[in-house]
Amino acid sequence: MPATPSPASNARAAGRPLRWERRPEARPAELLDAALAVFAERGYRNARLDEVAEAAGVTKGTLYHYFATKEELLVQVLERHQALLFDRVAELLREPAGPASARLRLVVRRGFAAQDEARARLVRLVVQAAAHEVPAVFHRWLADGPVRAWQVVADLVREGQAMGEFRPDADADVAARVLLSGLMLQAVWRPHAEHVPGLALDPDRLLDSALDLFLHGLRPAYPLAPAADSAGR
Amino acid sequence: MPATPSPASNARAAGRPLRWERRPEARPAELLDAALAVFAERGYRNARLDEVAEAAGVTKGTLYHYFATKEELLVQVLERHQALLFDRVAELLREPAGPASARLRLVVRRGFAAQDEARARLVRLVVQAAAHEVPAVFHRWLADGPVRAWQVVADLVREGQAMGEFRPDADADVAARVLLSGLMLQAVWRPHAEHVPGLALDPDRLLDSALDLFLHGLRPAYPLAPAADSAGR
Amino acid sequence: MPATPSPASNARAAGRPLRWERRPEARPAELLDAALAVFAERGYRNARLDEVAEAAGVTKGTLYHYFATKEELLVQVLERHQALLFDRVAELLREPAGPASARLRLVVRRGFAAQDEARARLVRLVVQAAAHEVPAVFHRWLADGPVRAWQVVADLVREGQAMGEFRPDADADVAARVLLSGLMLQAVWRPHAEHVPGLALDPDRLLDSALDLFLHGLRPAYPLAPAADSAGR
Amino acid sequence: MPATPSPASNARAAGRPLRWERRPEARPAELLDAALAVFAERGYRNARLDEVAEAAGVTKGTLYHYFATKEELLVQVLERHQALLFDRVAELLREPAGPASARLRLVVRRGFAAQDEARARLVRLVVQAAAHEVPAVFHRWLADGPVRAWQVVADLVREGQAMGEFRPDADADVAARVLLSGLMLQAVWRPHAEHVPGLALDPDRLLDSALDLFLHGLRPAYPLAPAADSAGR
DNA sequence: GATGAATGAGGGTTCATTCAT
DNA sequence: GATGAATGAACCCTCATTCAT
Repeated sequence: MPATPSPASNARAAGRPLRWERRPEARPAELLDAALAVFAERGYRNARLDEVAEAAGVTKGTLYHYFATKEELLVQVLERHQALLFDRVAELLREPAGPASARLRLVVRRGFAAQDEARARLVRLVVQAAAHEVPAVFHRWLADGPVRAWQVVADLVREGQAMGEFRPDADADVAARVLLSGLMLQAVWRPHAEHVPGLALDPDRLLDSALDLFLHGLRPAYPLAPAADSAGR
Repeated sequence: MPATPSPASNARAAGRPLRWERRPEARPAELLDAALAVFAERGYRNARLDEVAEAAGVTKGTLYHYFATKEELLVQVLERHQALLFDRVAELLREPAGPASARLRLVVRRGFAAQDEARARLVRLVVQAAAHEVPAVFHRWLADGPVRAWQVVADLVREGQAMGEFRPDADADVAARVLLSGLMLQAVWRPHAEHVPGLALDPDRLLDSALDLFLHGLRPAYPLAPAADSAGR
Repeated sequence: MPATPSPASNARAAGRPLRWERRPEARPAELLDAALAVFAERGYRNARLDEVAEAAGVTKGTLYHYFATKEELLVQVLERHQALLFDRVAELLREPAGPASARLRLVVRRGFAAQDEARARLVRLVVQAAAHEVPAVFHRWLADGPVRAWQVVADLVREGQAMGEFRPDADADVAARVLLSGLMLQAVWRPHAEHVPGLALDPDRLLDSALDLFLHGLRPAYPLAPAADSAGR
Repeated sequence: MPATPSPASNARAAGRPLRWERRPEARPAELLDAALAVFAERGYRNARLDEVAEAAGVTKGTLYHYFATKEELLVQVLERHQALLFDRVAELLREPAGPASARLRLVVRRGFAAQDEARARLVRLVVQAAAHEVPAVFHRWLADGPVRAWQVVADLVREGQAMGEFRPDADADVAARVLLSGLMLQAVWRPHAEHVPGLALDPDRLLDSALDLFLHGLRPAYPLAPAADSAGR
């Protein structure tokens, strides 16, 4: 088995699906998923590579076939999900324009809030560990992630201001930051709801009410048209 | 940081060699301050007790006079600042009532935002480490800190709603959470501004604009009286 | 002590450098032997795990592959030799019956006294360390080892008494205890003979004379038959 | 109090008894008693000086007024009781001669077996710790204690042999060793009786029966005179 | 490729010892 | 003399990393 050239890579090149093999091409992704789960659950420093390996159904040595160090594993875990986010956001923004408020709802709801479990874990991991473990990656994550997200939202706000939909004296940047940061920290702390009385909150209500408040906050003091709907839900 | 000249430094200045100086009363607080600084700077797990000791000007063994374990040191660091916050908030709320918006500004600005460096470090430490290192303490911190803070603010919102100052359909709880969580996460990330383009933001502007947006969001859709000023800045 | 040339030494002889050799089957026993030697030589508390590891030709970390803690290592050292003793004794008792005196000689001589070096080390270790380090194990050792041994010997004495071979008023239990305890403590102290004038004593003489005295002590005051041989030396 | 010259030493020099002072002249002995108790209870290495100090009702620093090191403390604990034993034995032997068997009983019973609690602790401490902690002291203890004791007893046996009271072919040295070693190890293990089924044994029975067996073992095979009483109890 | 035994540096913890008060 | 805060060397234990199989 070790002597023959990898049939898997051949098959991959030929585009043939393989049943008879453990899909080695999927291994790195599986390892990253396992690592994300363990890192998020136990904390990066508390997580042992044995635990990651066990969660992935392999042994520790196998991890070193794919990742040079524990830190490299963390880096790739972080990068694995980073790209996905903004691909989707950019796509959302490509859609035909409507009222800024509608596009805001769409972007925030679908782009940032509709997180699968993997995304939620990633955010928790980054917020709670990355700053001290991989500061360079953390800084890049901040710049490519939250900062860009804030800018996207802030740009939408400014667009709405230009259109007269939002009051022109609102601070678009701060508004975007506080909204998205607030939602993010709430998401980070959500798993602790069962141990912290008063913490539990329905995620949909959080998102809806937060957007509602946000859009009300941007509404012109005395709207020219009775476009009350633009801020309501 | 110790402003008063210590007897030891006098002795040292006088040429007497000293292995150590005896300051049993001040020591625990000094050690906690040093621990907070090091933990916040390096992360709890990355911080070595040697570093903490060195930052406090003592040796590692001395730490064990006052704290049984590294974890106990963390616990006491967290508890040291926990109490302070709400004493101040409770005091603020005791002041004569005014418009809900004014009291909101006061509480948020003076109670939660006006953080000295020690408080900021503590928040960073808690957010980034406590959940995985001392979950029980973390849960208590959440319950006694943020959750109570949200409730205080939400109660003020409801008070304003009852008085007709705020629109009755706003979600007071969500509003409080998102505002305070957003401000908190922004504070946690502030030190990284020099490494992350687009992250820097004047704290005063953040606070002012966030409050402005928040109060605008709570304003009645069509205020009966032209009380525009209540939400203005 | 490993008589068979190991694959590693072959490799080393062949010029291949080896950081370590893989011998998963033999390792635990080797480590226990090394631990017994070091513990007996230096005392459990004085023995450093580095010393044990060095004696076993491995590094400290390897010990932790097989034993969770230093104490667990001690426990397993003690248990390793515990079983052997009584298997042999039970076997000896299965042999065809003869005079009780003959069986006593056989059991004491072959069962308890004929100790290899490992057994002698173990006894020294138990007597000098176990009581304070692992009291529970020590108590079990006492119950499963010495106490059972005394009972075996006492039963043989009672058997001889029933047969009229020994005087019926002798205290079988005390006799067994004093004989075996005395031999044991002499064995524990034997290694110090070179530093303590007057301590040296030939082990065979010790055993022979002790048995002789013991059997004389059990002899009936005025044997009915001139069965002098039954208690002869 | 610290400035005035010690009234206690004055008083001591004057032979006056003192009630009004903590009898500093008794301190070292008190400390040694406390150390013996703690060392015997916890084991020398497991015992912390804090524990010894607490047991003595002083603080750790005080121990260092009287004893340079922990080891020195152990040494003096061992030496404190060493002298007492043989003073008493020598005294016993000075008494008018009687049958060797009677003198043997007396010496063994009063000299070695009638141990107060302090003596029993000391034996446990020596047997279980001294060999590894202070080998030189241990060797001296062996030479001055057990070895001399065996010789005293063996000499009595030889005396009895010379008088025709004991059979001449008995091995006096071995007899003495096994008897005294056996009694000693039984004494060392006695405190564990409550945790080890089958270990409990009345000390008086142990001593009486052991002496009985011992003297029976020395009895001539066919005593010329019906001196049966010499071996009876 | 996969395994897991072996490594060894790192760091938390203990505690005998020192010494200013 | 007595105290106990402070020291620092020693040592157990962890776990990321290596590498023979």
